[in-house]
Amino acid sequence: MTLSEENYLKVIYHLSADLQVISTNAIADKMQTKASSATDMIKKLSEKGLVAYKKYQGVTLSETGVHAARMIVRKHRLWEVFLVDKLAFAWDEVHEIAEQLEHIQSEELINKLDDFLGNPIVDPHGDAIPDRTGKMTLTKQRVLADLPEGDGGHLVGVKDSSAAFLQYLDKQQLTLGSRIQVLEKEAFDESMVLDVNGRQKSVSQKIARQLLLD
Amino acid sequence: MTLSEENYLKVIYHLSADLQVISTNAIADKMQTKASSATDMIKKLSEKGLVAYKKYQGVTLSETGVHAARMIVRKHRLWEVFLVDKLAFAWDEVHEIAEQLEHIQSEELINKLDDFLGNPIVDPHGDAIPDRTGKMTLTKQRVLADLPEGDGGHLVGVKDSSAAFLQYLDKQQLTLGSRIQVLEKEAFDESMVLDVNGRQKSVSQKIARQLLLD
DNA sequence: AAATATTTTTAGACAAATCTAAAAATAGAT
DNA sequence: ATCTATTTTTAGATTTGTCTAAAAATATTT
Repeated sequence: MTLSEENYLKVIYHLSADLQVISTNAIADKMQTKASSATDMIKKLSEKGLVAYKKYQGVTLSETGVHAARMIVRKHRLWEVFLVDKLAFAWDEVHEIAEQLEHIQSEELINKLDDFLGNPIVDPHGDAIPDRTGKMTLTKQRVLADLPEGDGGHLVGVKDSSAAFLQYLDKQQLTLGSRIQVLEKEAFDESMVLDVNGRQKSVSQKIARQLLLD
Repeated sequence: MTLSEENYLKVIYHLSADLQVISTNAIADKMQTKASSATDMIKKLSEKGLVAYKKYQGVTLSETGVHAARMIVRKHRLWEVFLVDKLAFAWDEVHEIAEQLEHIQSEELINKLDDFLGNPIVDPHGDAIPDRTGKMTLTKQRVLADLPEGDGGHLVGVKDSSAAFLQYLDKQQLTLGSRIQVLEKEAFDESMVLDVNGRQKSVSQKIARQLLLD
C-alpha cells in the first residue's frame, strides 16, 4: 500500500465512526484535496478490495479495509506512546511525527515496540490502541457535556487532539486521569462548574463536549 | 527534500569515502537505477546546491550537501541503535527498517532519541554516528587484512553490513568488541589464523578485508 | 414534478521520478 | 592521432497522484 492509499484509508476509517456511508466530499475535505482526486483514489482502493464503492453512492470499508486501517491506527498510537513516555514529548507535540512514523512498514517492528512500551491500551490522548490482531479493549466512555449534576468520573480521553486544545487542557491542569465531578450545570449556556481533583473549575459546553470520562 | 533526493544524497556521500569525484554510473549502480535517472536527479541536487556538477565531469558534494547527508546517516544509525538496544533486534535485521526511519523529518525527534539512547558514538555495526552538529568522533580503524603477524586489537566495526555477512560473524562468534590477534598470515592466499578471545579461528582474506580493529 | 443547486464523476493536463532509445562527449586502443 | 568502446546526456514516453473544467447524477426547492 502506498503512503497516499494509507492516508485515505485512515481518513475513511475515522469518518466511519460517525457515518455509515462516507461521501466523496467528506473524504476530500479531510484529505484537504479535491473531490476528483478523492474519486480517483476511491477507485483504486475499491479495486484493491479495501472499500465497497458504487458510483455516486459513497464508500464503506470492507473487512480487510477495516483491518488495514486499524493496523495504521495501531502504529500511529503506539508511536505516540513512545514519543510521550520514552522521549518526553508533550502530548500536543506528537501528532505530526506520528503521522510520519505510522507509515513505516514492519510488523515485527511494531510488535516489538508494543512489547517495549508494555502493551499500552490507550495513547496519550486516551484513544484505544488496537492490539496485533486489530481488537481494541473498548472502555465505554461518556462525554462530560452529557452528564447531569452530581455525576462524574475520571478524564480518560479527549475528542479533539489539536495542539491548541491540548495546550489549553495543560494550562487548566485538566490532565488525563483527573477525577472530575459535575457540581453545577448552567441551564442557559450549558457551561459547567466542576470539581477537578478537589479544585473548582468552570468550563464551557464547547470544552465539555470534547472531554471523555470513564 | 524528497525521499528520493535523500537516498541519492546518501549514496553519493557513501561513495565519497572511496572516490574524490563520483561518476553518474557509480550513483546509478548503487541506486539500482539507470544512468539517465541518475543524471536527472544529479541536476536537481545541483540546482539545490547540494552537489557541484559539470556535465560529463561527475559530482562532488558541497558543504551543505555533506551536512545534509550526515544528518541522514545520523538518523539511520541512531535508529539502528534503538532497534538493537531497545527493541532487541539482531544487528543483521535492522538495516531495511532504518532505511525507512531515516527519512522521518523532525530534528527534535532525532535529538531526543539521541539523548534517550545515551548519545551513542557508534551504531551496532561499529560505524560512527555524527552528533547533532554533524561531527563524528573518528576512531582511526585498521583493516584486519592489513595487519602483520603478531598485531591485533578489538573488533570495532565491519565494512560489509549485509545480513548474510553479519550472520556469518554471529555464527563464528566474531562479535563487536572481540579481542583479536593475528597468529599466522598465509603468504599464498592471505588467509589468517586468529586468536579471538582466546580461541583459534581461521578466516579468509575476503573476510579479513571486512573487519575493522582499533 | 419541474427547475435549480449540489455532489460526483470524467476527460484531459501537469509535476515527479522513472524508463528506453538515440545522440553527444569522453576514454581507451591500436 | 584516429577509431572504437564506454560513459553520459538528451528526448520523449510512462506511472502516480494531483489538478481544472465540464458533464452526469443526485438532492433540494418551489
